[in-house]
Amino acid sequence: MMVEKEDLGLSLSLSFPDNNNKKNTQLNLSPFNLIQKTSWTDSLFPSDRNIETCRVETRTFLKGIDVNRLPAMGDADEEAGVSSPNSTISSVSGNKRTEREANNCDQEEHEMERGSDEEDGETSRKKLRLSKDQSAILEESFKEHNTLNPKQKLALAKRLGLRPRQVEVWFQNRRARTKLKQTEVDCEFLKRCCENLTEENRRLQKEVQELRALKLSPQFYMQMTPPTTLTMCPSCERVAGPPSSSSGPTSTPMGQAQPRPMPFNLWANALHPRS
DNA sequence: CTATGGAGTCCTGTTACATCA
DNA sequence: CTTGATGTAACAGGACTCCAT
Repeated sequence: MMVEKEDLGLSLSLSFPDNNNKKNTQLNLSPFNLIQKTSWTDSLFPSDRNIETCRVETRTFLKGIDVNRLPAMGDADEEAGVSSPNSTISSVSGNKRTEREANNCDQEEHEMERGSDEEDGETSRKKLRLSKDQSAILEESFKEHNTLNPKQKLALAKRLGLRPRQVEVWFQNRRARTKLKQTEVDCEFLKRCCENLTEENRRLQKEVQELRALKLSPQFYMQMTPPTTLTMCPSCERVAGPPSSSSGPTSTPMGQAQPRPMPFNLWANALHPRS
């Protein structure tokens, strides 16, 4: 039961998603790779087009072969379990409910087969608790690829003795859990970034204050050492080396309007030694 | 070539149930 | 035994793409 929890395969990454997923592009707004878009689709089906082709193949395939038949199960609603709940009869949302209720009956049958002692044939949904083995296999499969094409779904469902719909739901929920976990990680990371920046800002503000104070006291001005954090030359953005001891405060663009030269010049000149 | 509807899948949010402290 | 918290299977609904017509 805790299998998923222990290994969500999370990692913080700054790389942008490959965005092979043609849908829900808004999910990629995060700077982080929220859900690992693994390469299985890429390797198996290099383009979306091919994925779709595969789906079509599967549809055709399904018409001929009743792959969803569970061992010793009633098959009144087999077709419904093959794919999305929207798939039967029509995609009008009103039908989803009907079909899912049918699926529930299906599941109850299944549960009884699995040794469940629930016997009420009511419409209330009964939750199937996946066995450890089933969870482990699903998890393993998820590690390889976090989405399934119809063939994979069917194969997995067959292997696990579940309905394809259940496998589909499991993967959906698993992706949601992964994303949630990743969001938490991202949130934590951004929080730390924010804290660091706040601290940095505080330090810089303090430094600015110090510099202003020094600007007003000429006796300290000449002996001033450059602030340790201001190591970037404001004009060329190069990192400054050790400050040169004596240079005329004349070349900085920032000093032009100042009644007094800017302290920047003390080390900025080290970057632009005039010949 | 374009418009349209069906089919399939995904994501997000919610609900309902199972389990455990 | 009851109860609240937690995990998760299942569901609802909207969005999107592809494809056939």
